[in-house]
Order: sequence, then structure tokens, then C-alpha cells
Amino acid sequence: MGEEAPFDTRLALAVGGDGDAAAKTTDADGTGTRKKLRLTKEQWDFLDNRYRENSSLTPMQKPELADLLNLRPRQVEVWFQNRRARTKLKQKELDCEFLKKCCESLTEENRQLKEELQELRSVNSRQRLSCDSPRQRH
DNA sequence: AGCGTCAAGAGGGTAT
DNA sequence: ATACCCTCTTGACGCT
Repeated sequence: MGEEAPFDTRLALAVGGDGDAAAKTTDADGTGTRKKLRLTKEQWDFLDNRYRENSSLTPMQKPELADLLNLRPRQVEVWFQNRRARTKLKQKELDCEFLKKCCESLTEENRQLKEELQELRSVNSRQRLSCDSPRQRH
């Protein structure tokens, strides 16, 4: 995967284009099922830029961003929360990959060392054999 | 149909 | 007590 572009063709449909994203989040149709909100690419990019500057919100930033992007402060808060979680998960995956490589190279090193040891042992036993054999008298 | 992604809810921890 | 965070979970949605 990777830090792929989070948006695709759905983008155009996000928040229905009326700008009132917040109103679309919960039970908008009165059926008890909450509607799925997708932030627009612009909203996402804006939040992402702010996230890259600072991964946590200052108390001033939350209402400011919410106002700017026409979202509820809670939505901005949740976005940052989820963004941090995604970053952390991504890092875990990278760490895991790194450890896997370490493990592979150590396994290979171990294999080579065992091979060397085996070789040394057989050389050693051959030498002992030749020393221990009865000496020929003339 | 199953899967991945994302926004949001729930619940618990911590600092002030 | 309340504001903020983290983690896990849920539900909607698009894609294959």
C-alpha cells in the first residue's frame, strides 16, 4: 500500500458538494443508519499539510480549521486522531519489515558460521587421527 | 461476496 | 470535571 492518495473517483461525491459535511455524518435520512462522510480532497490536503507541520492540534487550531473547512471541531479532532493512528500503523509495518530483514540476514550468518565450524571440526579431527596413529619404528 | 479504507463511536487513561 | 489522547471497533462505501 503505502501512503497512497487517499482519494479516488469517490472524491467528487464527497459531502454532496453542498459544503455542509457535518450535516451528512449521522442519520441524515432519519433511518437510524449513519451516512458515510468523505472529506473532499481539498479538506484532506489542507488537514494533511497542517498535520505535517504538527501532528497534534493546538486548542486554537481546532476551531480555526473547522471554521476554515466548514467542518465541526469534533471532525477535525477525529481526523487528526485517525491520521496519527494511521501513521503509527504505517511505522509499525516498516519496523516489522526491517526486523524481518534483520532476522533473515542473521539466519544466513548463522548458517555460514555453522558451516565454518563444521569444517574446522573435521580438519581438527583429521589432525588428531594422524597424531594418534602408532608411530612406525625402523 | 469479500476486502480495504476511512469517518466516527466507545471506552479507558492522563494531565490540568 | 473536562479536555485531550490512544486504541479498538463499527458502519458505510468503493473496488475487484
